[in-house]
Amino acid sequence: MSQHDSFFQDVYDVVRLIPAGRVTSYGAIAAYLGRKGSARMVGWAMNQAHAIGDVPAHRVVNRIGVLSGKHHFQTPTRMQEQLEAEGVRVENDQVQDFARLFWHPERELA
DNA sequence: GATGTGACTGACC
DNA sequence: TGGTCAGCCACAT
Repeated sequence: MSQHDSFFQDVYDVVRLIPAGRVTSYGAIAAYLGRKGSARMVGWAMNQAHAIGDVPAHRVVNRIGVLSGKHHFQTPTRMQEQLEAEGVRVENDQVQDFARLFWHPERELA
C-alpha cells in the first residue's frame, strides 16, 4: 500500500485503538474520519490490513454486529475465535450484546 | 479509460 | 417485515 493513503493509515490507527473485547462498525470508523458514507473504503482498508500485521480487523463488524468479513481472514473461523478469546460472545456469526460492546470512536476519542 | 465489484449503510417502496 | 436502490471510492479487468 502507498504511504500516501492517509485515509487508510487513519483507519488502521483508529482500529488499533479499539480496546480488546470491544467492537465497532465500518461506518462508524468512516464517519469518525470524516468520510461518512464511505464504509466500503474501511472494508477495503481491512482487506489490506493483513499486510500491516498489527491491525485487529476482527474487532470491526458491520452495523448490526455480523461478522461479514470473516471469509477474508486466514480461516473463516479465525475472526470469531479471536473475538471469543477477548471475551466477546459470538453466535451464528453475530456478536452477542453488540449494543453494549460497541465502541464509538467519536465518543471514546472525542 | 470505461465497467464491474465490494469486509457498508441509510433511504425508499 | 423485507427487498431494492443509490451513494460511497479504490481496485481489478
